[in-house]
Amino acid sequence: MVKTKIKDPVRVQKKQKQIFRGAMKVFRTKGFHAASIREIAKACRISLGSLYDYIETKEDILFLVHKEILDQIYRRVDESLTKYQDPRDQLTHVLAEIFRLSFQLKDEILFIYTETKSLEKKYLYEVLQRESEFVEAIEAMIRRGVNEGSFDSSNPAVLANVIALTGAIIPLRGWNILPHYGEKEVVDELITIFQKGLFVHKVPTTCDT
Amino acid sequence: MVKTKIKDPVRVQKKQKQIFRGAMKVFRTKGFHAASIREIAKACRISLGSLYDYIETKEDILFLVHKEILDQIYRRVDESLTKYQDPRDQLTHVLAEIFRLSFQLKDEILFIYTETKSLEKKYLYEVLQRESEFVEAIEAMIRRGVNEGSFDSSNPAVLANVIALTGAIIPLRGWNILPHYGEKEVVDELITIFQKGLFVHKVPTTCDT
Amino acid sequence: MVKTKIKDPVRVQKKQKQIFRGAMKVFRTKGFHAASIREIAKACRISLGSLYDYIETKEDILFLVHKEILDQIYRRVDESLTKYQDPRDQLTHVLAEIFRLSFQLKDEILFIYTETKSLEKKYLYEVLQRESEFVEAIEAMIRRGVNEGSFDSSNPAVLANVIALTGAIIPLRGWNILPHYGEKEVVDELITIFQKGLFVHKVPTTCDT
Amino acid sequence: MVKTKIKDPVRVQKKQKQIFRGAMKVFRTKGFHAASIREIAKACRISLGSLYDYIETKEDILFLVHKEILDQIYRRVDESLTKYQDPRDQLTHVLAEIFRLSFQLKDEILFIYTETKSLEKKYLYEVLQRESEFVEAIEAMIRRGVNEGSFDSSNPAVLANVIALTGAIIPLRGWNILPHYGEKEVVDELITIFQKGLFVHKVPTTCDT
DNA sequence: AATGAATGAGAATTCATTCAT
DNA sequence: CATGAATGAATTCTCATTCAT
Repeated sequence: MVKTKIKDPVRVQKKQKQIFRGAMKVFRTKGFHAASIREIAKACRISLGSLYDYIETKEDILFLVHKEILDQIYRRVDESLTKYQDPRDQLTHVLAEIFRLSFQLKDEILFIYTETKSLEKKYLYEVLQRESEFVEAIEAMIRRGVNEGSFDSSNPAVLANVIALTGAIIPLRGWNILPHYGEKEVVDELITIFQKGLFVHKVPTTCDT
Repeated sequence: MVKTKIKDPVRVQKKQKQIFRGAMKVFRTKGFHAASIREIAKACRISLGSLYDYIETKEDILFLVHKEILDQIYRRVDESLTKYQDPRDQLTHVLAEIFRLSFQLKDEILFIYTETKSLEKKYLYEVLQRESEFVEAIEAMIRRGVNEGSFDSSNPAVLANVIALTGAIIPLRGWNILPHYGEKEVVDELITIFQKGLFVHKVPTTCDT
Repeated sequence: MVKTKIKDPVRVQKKQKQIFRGAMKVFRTKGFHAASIREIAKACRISLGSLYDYIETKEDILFLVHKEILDQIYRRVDESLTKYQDPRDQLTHVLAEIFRLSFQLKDEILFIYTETKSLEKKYLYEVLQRESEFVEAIEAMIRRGVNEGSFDSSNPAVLANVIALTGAIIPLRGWNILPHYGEKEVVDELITIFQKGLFVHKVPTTCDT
Repeated sequence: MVKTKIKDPVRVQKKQKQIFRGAMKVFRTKGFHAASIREIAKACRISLGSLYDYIETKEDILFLVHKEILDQIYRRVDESLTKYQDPRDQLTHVLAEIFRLSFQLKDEILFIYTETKSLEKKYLYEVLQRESEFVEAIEAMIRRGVNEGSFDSSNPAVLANVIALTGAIIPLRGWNILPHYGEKEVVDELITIFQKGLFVHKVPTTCDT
């Protein structure tokens, strides 16, 4: 996707990973705009000129970083999705994975949320496309649960977006949560909230008899 | 809070509002970093030199904008909070207000979420302090409902943060929602989600007898 | 000399003294270029607008300060010159006065030596003219001593310039002298140097007989 | 001493000389403050960006110029100092060298005297340190003459400072000398003044018998 | 393929001066 | 006469990008 001057694709992939790691190191503390290409090159341990053999624009780095982070997230959530069959189990474990990622990739997710706006159009489209597919997967999971009678949701698409958004709760609101509550406590609480909001209540059901 | 060279406080207040409006107009499309002071001054219809009579640094503008936006949000949510006594009514209307604001102040809230990181320390502290109080008010509302037996929540603080975060759902995920769903529909759905997650279910109670 | 908008000459004189004092306070630490008109106005306790009623340009202040400082110096040296008749006494006391001024007006003389270059032409001419007259007075004193047989100098004009320059030794080289030697010690040493360089040695004379 | 972004030290040295020459060309007429970096870059025939690869601050240029000028002066005076053994010869030739430099490096020395005050602390310290050593060398020369019975001085340190200061007589007072007297005439006169002030008079000695 | 020196457009900020009140 | 708000040209410095080696 990113145009390079170098032919060998293996070398390109290796270097792009190197660039991701170096860039992320700088972005973590300074954000995208405040980070200079010089700094990034130094953090990557690549010379300035060589860096430009693997990218064309500073924004290419921004895209590279986006891609790498989203890959990590989606890969792990996809694994959770395919691991369980029962909708309730599936939901519980997917939520758990999403919320744990909120803690583990705090800086990375924050970066995505604050810097996606700086992506130029062609990249933005691709990133949003992938994120869209991610949310659709969650939505599909909910719909399955509804169809099987396990879940109760009038608008799975909106709910899926709330869940995805809540996956950014630690990056975006950790300053107000982390001083008071631990990871396990928070993850459990978040899971409970969405379970309560989704699960069909069996008690009334039995009661009806 | 922002140091100015101008002595007349009335004039200062008037101009700062003018600066807020002009700056926001530019920030909306370019974000904070990409907006140049020259552009901002032009959008404010203030000369560059005069602008610097009312601020000391570009970051002062960032703070001014934060303050103005947060004022608007908090004022409206506070009104909702004091309008109703019954916890269920109160919750419903506060959520409604928060989620409607998500639509109405889409750009402003997005700005807050993406640019707060650029605030320098002294300003960041003040902004987070106010936001913290805002979330505490929501938390207190939940606790009252729990005490009165209307709500069921094991960790009102985390839940309050989820609610606050969801107030940014349109700014942050509108691209994935607005093409498919309208304001009323979304607001109702969001309210329902949190009601389900909070309200004590009376049916089981009567059933128990 | 400096053009003002104000008519009353008494008021003008009073204010210009005020301006000198305020300006000097700022110049002492920052020099002429680094001092802003705003700062100077504040130090003078005059409003910015009012300051500009008594001057036309920042350089007018520079000239005002020059004039005031040179007035002080020349007045005191002139007093010494007219106090004594005998060339040797006269020389001794004039030198004493010049070198004591080097200590007492350290900052002011330094200012003159470092900032005269910033004066615009019309003012520069006037300042150099006065300085020239001052040196001529010293030169005349030396010539009188030579004519009377007390002094021995082949080029009184150059010597007078050396003396005038040495009057700036503390401002210009105090950093290398003041940590080691006190005022009296230095003044006495300087007087001795120029006495030795000037006085006709009587011993050989009597010896010749 | 000046931090650069360029790695090749040979190139750095070459360019710094180039910067010195260009900067001095501008400083000569405008002084340090009034000279803009853009002007300096142009005079150096270096692009603005490239100039900043060799310096970090405008003040770095000030230091570079100081260093270069002082190097020239000290080198030449040191040569004179080591050339002669007899204190009287040594004094005469060192004075001659110093006073000739006063003519030849008129603008450079004037620059040093008027702009050293603008050096930031770390550089000021280094410059004064070197100047201090220079004066100490003169002082040591005087002391040797005193010990050998050739000179008569009660405070060689103060005298050394007067000599050093007189080395700036043309830069600082040339406007009052050059219109009337030529280089040779002035240098001879200055030498004579300090010889008379220092040399032990042999006539009285023999006379005493 | 890799290096790092060179470029100049553009950024934030300051400041002497004017002018309406 | 006095005040202080307004102006915009000019300043220092940064940085993405190119290019010769």
